[in-house]
Amino acid sequence: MQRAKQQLTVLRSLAEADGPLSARELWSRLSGTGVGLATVYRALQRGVEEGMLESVELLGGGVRYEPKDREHHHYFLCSTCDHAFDLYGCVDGLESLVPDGFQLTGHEVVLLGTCDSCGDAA
Amino acid sequence: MQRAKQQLTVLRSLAEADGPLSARELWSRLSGTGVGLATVYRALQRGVEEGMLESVELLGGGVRYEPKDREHHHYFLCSTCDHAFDLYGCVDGLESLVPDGFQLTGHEVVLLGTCDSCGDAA
DNA sequence: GGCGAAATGATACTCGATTCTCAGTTATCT
DNA sequence: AGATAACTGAGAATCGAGTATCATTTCGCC
Repeated sequence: MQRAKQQLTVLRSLAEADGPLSARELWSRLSGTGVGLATVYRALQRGVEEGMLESVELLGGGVRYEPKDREHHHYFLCSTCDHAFDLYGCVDGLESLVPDGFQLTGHEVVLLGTCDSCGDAA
Repeated sequence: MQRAKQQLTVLRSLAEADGPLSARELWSRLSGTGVGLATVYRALQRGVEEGMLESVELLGGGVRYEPKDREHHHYFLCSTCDHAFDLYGCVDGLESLVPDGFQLTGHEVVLLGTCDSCGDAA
């Protein structure tokens, strides 16, 4: 098995995903390649430092990562498989919810439910 | 100090809060009353079991709790003090974001920024 | 091929959140 | 008051996520 190219493997795997992945999730997708968990964490950390990755926090704790070149979007979180899917599009009317004196700097919208494959299986 | 009424103390404190509180946050508000952290956890757990409390997960991990009798609402999470504030009102157009084959069962909207008091202090 | 620097895998370790344990306390019922 | 069961506080134990360590391997360059 080759080494010293594992960071690329990690980044490539993330680029092919349909949503942000956690370190563990990514690691399990790489099982069989011999990549260690520590390497996954290191690659993610470096990716963020170098500006090519972005860390995302959704509900339920745990940080997920995705390529930074994606436009503004939100997520669909499957309550069965716990996978997060990218959703393109956004919503309006958020500003009206903000109380006086509060500074709004960002927002996160997470839709919850069952994804395609988990719904089929049920 | 009286005991055997600590669960009430916990529930009352939660009812007076302006947003969902984490176990720690709640505990620190009760410092001085002699309530132990384990008791806070127990009271929260019982509250959820008995249907009077609801657990809420926002960004950044950590579960928070609030009385279940509140109407549908969302949150403003202050990035400085990490406190979550209830926001009444909701947004539209969420359904249009859901991909085919996905079942939507709920949603969570979190506004990020700086709250009143943290903004003043800056 | 030989070398020093960077990368890697396995695993020990740290840290925070939550749960468990247990002895002492308080409530309830008589 | 007495017996018993529920409740409580303090701290130990557990659990998972993420980080640090270290010997080994690979890279880039000569």
